[in-house]
Amino acid sequence: MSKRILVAVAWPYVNDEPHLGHIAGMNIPADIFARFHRIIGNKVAMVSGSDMHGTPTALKASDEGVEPSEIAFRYHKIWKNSLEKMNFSYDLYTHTHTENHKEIVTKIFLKLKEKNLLYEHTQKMPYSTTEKRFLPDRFVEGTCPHCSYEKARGDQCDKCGRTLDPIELINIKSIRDHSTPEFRDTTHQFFKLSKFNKTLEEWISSKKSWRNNVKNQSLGMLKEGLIDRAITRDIDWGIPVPIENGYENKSIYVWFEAVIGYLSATVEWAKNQGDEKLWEEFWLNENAETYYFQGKDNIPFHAIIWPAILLGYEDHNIPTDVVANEYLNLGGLDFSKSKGHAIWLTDYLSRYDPDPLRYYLASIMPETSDSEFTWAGYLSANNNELVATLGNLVHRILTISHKNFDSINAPDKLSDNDNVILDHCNQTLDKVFKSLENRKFRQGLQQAMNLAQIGNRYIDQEKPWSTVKTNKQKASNSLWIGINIISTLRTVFYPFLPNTSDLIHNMLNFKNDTLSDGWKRKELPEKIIINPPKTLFKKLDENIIKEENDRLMK
RNA sequence: GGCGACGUAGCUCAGCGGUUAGAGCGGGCGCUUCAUAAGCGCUAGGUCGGAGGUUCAAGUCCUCCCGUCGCCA
Repeated sequence: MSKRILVAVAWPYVNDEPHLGHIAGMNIPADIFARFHRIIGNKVAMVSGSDMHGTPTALKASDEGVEPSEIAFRYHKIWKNSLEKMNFSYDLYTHTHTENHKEIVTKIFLKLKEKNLLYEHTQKMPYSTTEKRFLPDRFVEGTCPHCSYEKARGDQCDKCGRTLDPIELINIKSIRDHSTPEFRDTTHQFFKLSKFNKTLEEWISSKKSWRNNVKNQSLGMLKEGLIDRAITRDIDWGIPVPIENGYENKSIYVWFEAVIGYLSATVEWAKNQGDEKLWEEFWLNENAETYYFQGKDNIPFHAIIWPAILLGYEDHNIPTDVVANEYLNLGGLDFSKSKGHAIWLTDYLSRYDPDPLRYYLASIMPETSDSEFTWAGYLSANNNELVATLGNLVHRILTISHKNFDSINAPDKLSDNDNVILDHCNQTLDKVFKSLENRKFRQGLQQAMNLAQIGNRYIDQEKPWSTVKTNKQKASNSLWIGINIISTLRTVFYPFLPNTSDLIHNMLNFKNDTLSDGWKRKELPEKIIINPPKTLFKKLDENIIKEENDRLMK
């Protein structure tokens, strides 16, 4: 039975380019998951987009003296482009500055208001008399009351790490013109998060398969008790507040609005498909499953706030799972020097291929703890695992086949050893299936790679390059089994390395594509004509480690 | 400061109450030569961050401490 699977990927702030940390934590696992569900026959909607209205975007615009929209669209384009080049299979990658998103946010806001889940509350906020506007937390700085650090921001002190309220800052200044703001009353809409405490607690407690980090952090917060939060703020870059009086210069706070993007993007996608109701299959059909991929900093938004909004909005599916990864750090460098440096995706793609990165990042995915990207590790994964184990297995089998046979024909009978190998193929399909279904990506990848090792061992035992001289039939049979292995590798690697799977598919002269063959050991044609084999991966020179590290240090 | 995750072989990580703590990579030894000098086999003596405790039995549970990261006040 075909299921509906929503793959929801966190919405990046568009104040900078995507770097490896971003994609290792959210895009890579989400894409593997989406491709996996498509190939096993489920209907998938994988959606995300750029969070255009974030404070960092407004801040960067202010730094550069341009409109926030200019920054937002500039980086949105870069993000969209890079994600495509990595072959992430988004059904839609949109952004939050669309009319569609605005409509849906407005609708939800009004519904919550109507249900009495919003209320008005007045608080004191810093107001710039020179600019005649309220200043967001990050637009002010002053001396930290705890550690006396002089450049503490309105929301947090970078020195001692404490979060702050702007009113606590000593000698507060606007970072825009260094004027001293005064504190004025401002009125905002608050969301009654606290009302959902019990429901959320029961819901999350019932989740058996959620990762520890997500479950425990959320339950911890719920135990402490949720606090109602303002969902409007004094900033004009954002979605207007649909209230008549007093909210003209305010916007809906991004934390409330951006998560609604999951729903609005699905609606937009449905419209693009020419089937306006299509989104309902994912959001209103209670058998649909919805999975959210993001970094560990985003857990409360996906496990608590978004579900609360959905519960308030009624009838829409709340997350089946919130898959939060830890962080990918940049390793292999002097820590103090590497701080603040990053490997940008566009830069990576200007020199290297997507699949090796997809492979390496999946193999070190920060599933349970922070992990480290090193260029040495990247090179090693590429040369020792992709080139030597997987690529070489495919290449050696196809080369022997192509050189010695016009076609490889299905054997009349199989040896015991052959059957053992075919059984390994089936088992690998099962194992990887279970791993990916349970969002254990590293494990799934290892299991897939293990089949390549089994293949190499088999070929070593069978020695078809030698038996072809004495017993051509036996050599052909061994190669036929070998092609079964390759064909299975094509399938199990498809979620991880889609390009590679396509290459293998074509070299084997198969019809259609890997995806349409589905998640099973393919019934091979009676006669397989092998195309001249090409190498799947490029071996990289050791020098790139130094080159890339030097580049990072610039 | 509170909450949460993590701290296991040189490196990257599995294991999370029960025989002599595992894998991949690197290193060492041997075999092979079809293949992008690729493959295969064998090999690695790590007080499982530290200190207590529970238990017949603890990386595996509890307490405290240290370190890293995240969230919140």
